[in-house]
Amino acid sequence: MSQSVNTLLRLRELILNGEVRPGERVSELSVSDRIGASRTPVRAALMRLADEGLLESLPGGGFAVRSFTERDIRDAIEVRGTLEGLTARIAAEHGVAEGTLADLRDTIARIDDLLGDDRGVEATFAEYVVLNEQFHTLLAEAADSPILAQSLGRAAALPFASPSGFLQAQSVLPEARLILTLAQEQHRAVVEAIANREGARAEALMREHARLARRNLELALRDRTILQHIPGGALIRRRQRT
Amino acid sequence: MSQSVNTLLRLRELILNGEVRPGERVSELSVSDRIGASRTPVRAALMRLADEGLLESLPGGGFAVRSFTERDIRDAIEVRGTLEGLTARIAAEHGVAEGTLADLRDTIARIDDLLGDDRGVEATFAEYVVLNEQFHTLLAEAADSPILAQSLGRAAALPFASPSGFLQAQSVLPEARLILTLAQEQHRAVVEAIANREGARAEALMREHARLARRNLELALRDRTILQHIPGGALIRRRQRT
DNA sequence: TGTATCCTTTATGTATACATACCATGCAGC
DNA sequence: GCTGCATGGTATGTATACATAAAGGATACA
Repeated sequence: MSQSVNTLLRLRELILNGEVRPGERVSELSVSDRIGASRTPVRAALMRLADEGLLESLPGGGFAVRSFTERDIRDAIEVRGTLEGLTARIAAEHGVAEGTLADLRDTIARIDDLLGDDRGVEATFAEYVVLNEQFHTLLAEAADSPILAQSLGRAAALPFASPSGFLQAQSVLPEARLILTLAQEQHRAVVEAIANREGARAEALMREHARLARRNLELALRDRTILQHIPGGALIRRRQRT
Repeated sequence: MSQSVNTLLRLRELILNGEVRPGERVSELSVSDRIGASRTPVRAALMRLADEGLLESLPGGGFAVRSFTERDIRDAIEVRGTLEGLTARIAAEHGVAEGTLADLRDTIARIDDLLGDDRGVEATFAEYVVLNEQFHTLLAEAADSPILAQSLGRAAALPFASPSGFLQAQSVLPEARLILTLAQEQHRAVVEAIANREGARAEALMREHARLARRNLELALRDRTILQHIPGGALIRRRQRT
């Protein structure tokens, strides 16, 4: 593995783990010392992470870990949901290969199996996160649009905008299973709308799906909890210490 | 001006001018020789342009000028229009300072003046492009959302997705004046919807505005014309040689 | 004691040297 | 004549040296 990629991955992990705090300056040299690469690949990684939105470039040069407000998080969901709505509509309008539809339906079916699993939601949750991520990835591929994939990829790169992030957040809610089932119904409806070439309906359903994610965030925020990055770019709810 | 910025601007211009053709490989050394900077700032510029979408990174390393299909262009309009719709909605929902509304209305009024100008559309077109760009910029600022601005900025960075690009394209259409007037009505309606805190209506109007841009593109494509980059990231229609 | 200035330190920006990998070309052998 | 291997050139990846600018601290003067 190249030093650039290695540095990128490790530095991203450090940020998401909170080992470098929001607002904190990230100098090339400090990363260079910590990771063990020279300044050149470190610089590449810093620029890349700034593009992703995890770092912000300072006026005088250099970078700092970006801090996000609740408003930012809400907006990130809106953006992602809106673009996923467009993705669904374009997929429906252009038509999707039968194989892709089969993959989507298969993913949904495997989630159904997981929901019926004896072990319960908590035990199977990690698998659910992977499968859900797969569903969203398949949907993005179904639209078969590099331009859209680029925009959506950037929007989803924000840690709290990813499905896995929100599913993690949902996992500890009492009504987790209900929410997962609701999401399943939405997934199913979107796929059928795409199969039936109903663009407007597919878009509306996908945006409704995003509204669910937003509602869950509202719950998490209202319940006196704090949001914290965890590895993989997800969020967890944790009761705030008094 | 730093070498990095200088290299970025000049290289972007070279690409938009078509002096390096789509698909052509852009090596660090060739740019370094051409611009006069060392490989380090050139590399930074290349990575940046790849993020923008003007270059694509090759599997074996290095970069090439990205080529866009008609489908890509259509999708870019959709993405931009969709995100601008979200921008309008968020601005309406959160409320906009009276000063910003005044700025928006003032921009519209100045465009009205231009439309009533004796010199005609052709002569005043350059000013119109600037003012229209300003309108869209003000709208993005009105939403006051860094996250949304980031996504929208990326989507609008694609040369043919910018309002100026499409206005250039519209300029040579027979019905240019009609289209400009229609856009004015849409601009006005969006601003009033935002002022009245009608989020859904603001979003719908903005998306309709994007539909106009798309329709103009369809006209350009159907009329056996080719699309070509010109400096400033715009498109021009030019009758295809037989 | 406070403020201003200068110096030192540390950061980034830049250039370049070096290593490595890939591709193309040429030569030799079959 | 074709194929395979070797060699060279050119590309990127990486490391590092050097320049410059900004920030912080210390010292001197008011």
